[in-house]
Formats: sequence, C-alpha cells, structure tokens
Amino acid sequence: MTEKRLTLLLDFHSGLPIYTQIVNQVQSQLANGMLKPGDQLPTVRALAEELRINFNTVARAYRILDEARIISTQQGRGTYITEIPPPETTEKLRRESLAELAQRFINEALRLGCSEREISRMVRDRLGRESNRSESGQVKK
Amino acid sequence: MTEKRLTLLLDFHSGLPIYTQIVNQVQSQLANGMLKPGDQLPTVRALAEELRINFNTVARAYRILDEARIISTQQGRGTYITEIPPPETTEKLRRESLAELAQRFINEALRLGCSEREISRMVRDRLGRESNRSESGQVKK
DNA sequence: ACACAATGATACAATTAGTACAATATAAAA
DNA sequence: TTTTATATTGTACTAATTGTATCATTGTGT
Repeated sequence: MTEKRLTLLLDFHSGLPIYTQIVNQVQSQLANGMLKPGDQLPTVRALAEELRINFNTVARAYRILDEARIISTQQGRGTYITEIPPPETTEKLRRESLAELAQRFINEALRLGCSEREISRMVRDRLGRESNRSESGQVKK
Repeated sequence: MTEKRLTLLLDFHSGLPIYTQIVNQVQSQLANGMLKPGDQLPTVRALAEELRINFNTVARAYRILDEARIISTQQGRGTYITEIPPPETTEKLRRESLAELAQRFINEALRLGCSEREISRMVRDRLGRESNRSESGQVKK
C-alpha cells in the first residue's frame, strides 16, 4: 500500500549515467527521510515508464542498491527499502557517491580554468552559506 | 530527442582540415543561436555518414570542442552542447560558473545526506590528488 | 626521400535497450 | 481448502548505440 511516488529527476546531459543518478537519488532520499525502511519502491517497469527509460536501467540501479544492502529486491514480489540498513554499507555507498560527485565537480571546475585554491575557497564559501541558512530555519518536516 | 540537423558545409578544397571546419561551424552556429546549450549533436557516425567522411574525423572535431568546453561528449550516451557555455571566460564569468558548479555539487551532496565537514574534506582530498596528477601531467593546448 | 599532418580502418569500452525467462503473488476453479 | 491459471515482478543474456584508442594510410611540403 505504501507505494512511494519516488520523484526522481534525471539529467540526461549531466554525463552521469542514468543508473547512477537513480542510485544516488534513492540513497539521498533514504538519507533525508523521504524514504524509510520497509517502503516499497516502484517496480522496475513502473519507474522505467515514468522516467521514460528502459526498465533494465532501473534494474541495474536496483541491483547496485541491493548489493549495497540498501534495498531488498525479490523476484516476483517487489523492491523494498531494507528494514535495517546496515550503517556501514550505506555509509560506504554514500561516500562513494560523494566521491563521484566531488570528482566530477572538480574536473569541470578545472576545465573551466579555475585554480585549486579558487575551487577550494568557493566550496568553503558556499558551505558556510548553507549552514547559515539551516540555522535560521528548519527545512525538515 | 531534439536531434539537430546541424547542416554543415564542407569545402574539401579549402585547404582547411575537415575537423577544423566542423569545429568552426559548430562554434559559429552556437554563437548565432542556431545551436543552444543542451542541444544534442548528431552522433559521430551519423554526422560522418551525412558528410561522407570518416567518423574519426568527426570524433576529432568533437574532441577538440569538448576540450574547449563547448560541447560535452559522453561515451555510450551522445554529444551535447555544454550547459554552461562560458569558455569566453572573463574572470567574472568564470567565477560565476564556478559558483554555479559548486552550488550544484553542494546541493546534491547535501541531498545525499553528507555533512558539510564530509563534503569539505572530500573536496580537499580530491583536490590534493588532482595536483599530484598534474605535476607529471598535461598542459592545455 | 623524408617528415608531418590529416584522414581512414579496426578494435574496444561504456551505456542503454530488447527479449526471453524464472519466481512469486493473486485469483479463479475444483 | 487445494489446485490451477494468469498476471506481476525481477533476472539473465544479448543486441544496439554511443564515443575512444591505436595504428595504418594518404597527401603535401621540404
């Protein structure tokens, strides 16, 4: 009954593989509470149709998440968020995702001709701005 | 989905290399609005067939445009006009682009559930790795 | 003849899509 | 209740589409 809508936003020009984007976004939605243990994810076909992609691409993302013990896929039954997401594996996957994001950002910045100092400083700047924002108002619900 | 026709006119007697002609014409079409950020260019093979040339020549043109950050090529996906198109990097534009990149990166990282410290540290990590690599490495064209 | 740049040929890797199948659930039939 | 049929779900393998890498060939100038 608890079929999540699982609103995912794909960027087909980002250079990030679609299955990676799905993995990252499911992971992040679990991290920030939009998804909870026990929740059923859309079927590979349903999500594929909604995103206008092939269901194998969804299946690939689900398989990665399954191997990371984030979700539990069962043939003929469906796909669910793991009841007890092993912290160390979610942690691992999250760090990997972060590393991927970071590397990508850095590469693009470098190609833009930015110096490392510039990049580093910009990140510090923006991070500081973020923390100010969250201090003045809770976004969580 | 919106595959551009990308009408290119080659002059095989101009003495100008074909790949250079492709580079120039893509650039000018981007400049005068015939091409816009996000547009997908024809595949190397499709354009090659249309122009009756080898697809490696197209690939070479695309690679040059990619290095110039005009377009973004992704193996297995396709080739697109870069979303953030300011290679005309005045200092100001470059900083704005960097800010945009950084903000996007940070937002995604936060959505992943990463802490600010984690994000900051990951960027430092990766930047350090990058500088090691470039010590032995390549200079821009 | 030689050097070098441009182009072409071939093999490869990454991503996504297509097809057939197996496991499970659900409902109908006995 | 048990059995059977059908639909639903994920899986496995394969194909198609994309750009990449490397080397061979061609052509031009010295």
